[in-house]
Amino acid sequence: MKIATWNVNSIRTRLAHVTDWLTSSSVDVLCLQETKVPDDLFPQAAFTEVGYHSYFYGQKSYNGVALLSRSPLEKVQMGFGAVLPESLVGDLDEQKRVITGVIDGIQVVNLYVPNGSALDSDKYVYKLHWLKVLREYLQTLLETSPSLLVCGDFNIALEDIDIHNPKGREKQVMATDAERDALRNVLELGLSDVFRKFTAEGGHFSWWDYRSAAFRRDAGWRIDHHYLTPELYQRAIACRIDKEPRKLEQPSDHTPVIVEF
DNA sequence: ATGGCAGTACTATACTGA
Repeated sequence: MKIATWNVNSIRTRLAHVTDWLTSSSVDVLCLQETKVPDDLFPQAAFTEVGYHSYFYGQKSYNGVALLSRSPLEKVQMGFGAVLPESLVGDLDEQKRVITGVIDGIQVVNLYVPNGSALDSDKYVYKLHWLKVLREYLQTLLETSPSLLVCGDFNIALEDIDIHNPKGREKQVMATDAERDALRNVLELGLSDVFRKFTAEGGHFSWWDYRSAAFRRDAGWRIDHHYLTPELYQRAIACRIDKEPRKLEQPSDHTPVIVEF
């Protein structure tokens, strides 16, 4: 069983990359972020053709998440509001960032965590608040689903070794102590970064800025993650980053991360 | 210190991303 996460930065622009990668990687589940498409325009037929079921939760222009699966998923739920009361969710589901479904008893949670923009922005406050609500959301899921796989674009590098150049990171979005603390607070529910089960050293990245020839210089960040509950963490036999799609023409700025059981 | 690149909505340039 292989489960992958990939921020594609527009599923319509990246459609051929994704269908090609599904065919060559043969993952069982692919979690997509930044689909940037309303549900009525999601390119479902292209995935049916290569043998995948699609579940999507999108909006015009921004955000958007989807699950692609070889076999049908059970209990697919969209947004925080499927699990949490409106008093906690507020207007957070206006941005489509959360979708979950169950495969072989594994509850897969696919997240597109807010970027946060600048440290003095409302978006940064929004990101920290969103992570607080995420904790409540996952805590609620854990009451009925002991096997949780939480993956996606977290827009947070948890350790300095996850950044090509961590100098000055305290004042950089995706690397501030407040963001790291907010994510660690979520992980205290009992979730562990499965990439670190297999790889201790730094220099492994999942995102490279389009600008400044960042990919050529390997000036990247590791911000796409798979966090697992203990029993799943034990069962994992590999976790790797596939840099190949980032080398293609007109690539996403992120590349897939795959966990295998 | 700043901007750089890319996608979307819209048709020139603004917004967003990270």
